[in-house]
Amino acid sequence: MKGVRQRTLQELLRNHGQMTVRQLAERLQVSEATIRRDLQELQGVSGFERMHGGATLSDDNEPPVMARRRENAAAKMALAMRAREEIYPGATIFIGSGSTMGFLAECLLDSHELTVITNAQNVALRLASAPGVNIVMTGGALRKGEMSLIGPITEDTLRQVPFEMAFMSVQGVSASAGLSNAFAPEASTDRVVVNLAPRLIVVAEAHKLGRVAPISIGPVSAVDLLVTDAGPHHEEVQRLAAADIRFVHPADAVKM
Amino acid sequence: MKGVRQRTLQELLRNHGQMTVRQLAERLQVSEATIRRDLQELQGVSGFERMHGGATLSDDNEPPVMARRRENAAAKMALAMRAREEIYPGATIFIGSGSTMGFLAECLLDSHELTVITNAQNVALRLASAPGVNIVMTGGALRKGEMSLIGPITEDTLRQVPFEMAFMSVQGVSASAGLSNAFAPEASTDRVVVNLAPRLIVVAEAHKLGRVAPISIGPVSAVDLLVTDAGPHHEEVQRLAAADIRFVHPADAVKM
DNA sequence: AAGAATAGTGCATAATCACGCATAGTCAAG
DNA sequence: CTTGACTATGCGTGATTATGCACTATTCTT
Repeated sequence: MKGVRQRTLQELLRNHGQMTVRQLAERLQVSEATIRRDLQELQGVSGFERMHGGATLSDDNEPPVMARRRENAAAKMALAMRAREEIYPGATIFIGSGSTMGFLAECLLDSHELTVITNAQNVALRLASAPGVNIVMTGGALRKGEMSLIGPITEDTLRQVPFEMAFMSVQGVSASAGLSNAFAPEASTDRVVVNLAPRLIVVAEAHKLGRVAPISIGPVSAVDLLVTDAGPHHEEVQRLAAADIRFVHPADAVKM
Repeated sequence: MKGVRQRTLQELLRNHGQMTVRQLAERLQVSEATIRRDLQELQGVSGFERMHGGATLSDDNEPPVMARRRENAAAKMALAMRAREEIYPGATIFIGSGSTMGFLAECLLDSHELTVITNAQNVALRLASAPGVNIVMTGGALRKGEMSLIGPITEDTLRQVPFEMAFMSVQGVSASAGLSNAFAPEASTDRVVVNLAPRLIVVAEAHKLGRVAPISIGPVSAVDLLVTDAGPHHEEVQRLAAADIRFVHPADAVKM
């Protein structure tokens, strides 16, 4: 059956990363010609690339944000699960861009009566299969690497849609320099979020504490909650003591 | 006992995940023709997908718009390629939602200096890997099945971002009833596009000509170009003769 | 540059499908 | 109970689809 075979083919490719036409034909018990036709039909659908001899997962056009998904996945998931605890049923929340926010979306798949406003494609896509979650996307220019929407349109939308709390991750959190990011247009949008959020929850892995990126997006005093996996003896954590800081312990990460 | 049989059929499918028409006919002691009729009646209501040879559980996590991508793929691609010819370098265009528009996005991957504004996730995602294409998404509420953004926010964004031409596909095109769609909130957004577009290009497969869906989204006079694969002798094409109509010939489809 | 491997394409075949028509139930009104 | 309309089902036929095979074109290797 064609459809089933094609789905299996995609799965095989995702698992093996790369397979020859011969291998696929053998594995799926059809002729090589059929495999070639399948590959032609599927090209462009699911991120693999055709090449002489077979097909391989295409990672060249994979947005960096998706690639970063794999780095430190356990730690990011632990942070996301800790962040999720701040969300109550019926809430309207903003979720920003970045791979950690993608994990947060993952955590929310079985939420009920939740409204999520986001400027991140990866977040929206993930939550699209969550029946209990309403999704509102901001408009804006697509920043391809991050799969996020930024710019004046994004900011206008944000001002139109009130939310109760905002989750975001940033490049740098420093007691002295505040929150910072690397890319100016995105930082502008982030600044709007920081200003609008009644409650701002920043998620940052330990290595981001103390770091300062080029563009400031707000003071640390704007942060209502900092979710981090840095231990209590981390020196920047101590400097940030003025803010209401909590952390997930490595033990929590292991549980995940 | 049609009802009983159809319920049993659904259960069989859920248990086996995938069955051929022959198997079902054997198991339920009816002719294959009956099974096919049953499957046709049940399609859409219960989460399976029809395919040549039988039926299989549909990936319930996959949005319908992605599933429809597989139906009639060649014809849709032919339409998309014909539509693409209307686009010139440097243009700013709107692309609506639907699987055919996804194919149009596919055609635009190697465009240069093109700005695309869209309310469709599948379009944005596809074009995200096109280096020469600027993408602006409208904001709005995510309609999950279509992966499209709709509602007042979408419409506000559209009014803010001028574009030179708009591509959209609709459920029905009728000389007497005009353009129509099935889902009211989406239709409202479509109406705004129809009104704002300096040049409106509607892409419609032959079976949509003459059809009338529940909600009207504009008169046929709003259409500047209708791209369709219906032959010149199709009776609705003749009725639509007042508009500036062109078609792709089957020959074009073969070339693809 | 030559040989080998791989790809694409046309064609034949078999499976499958859609559609019309005939038959057999089913139901309701008389 | 009978009649007539309607529905469900099966069967046959022409059309469509999927697939393998053979052959030619293309690409890789050395």
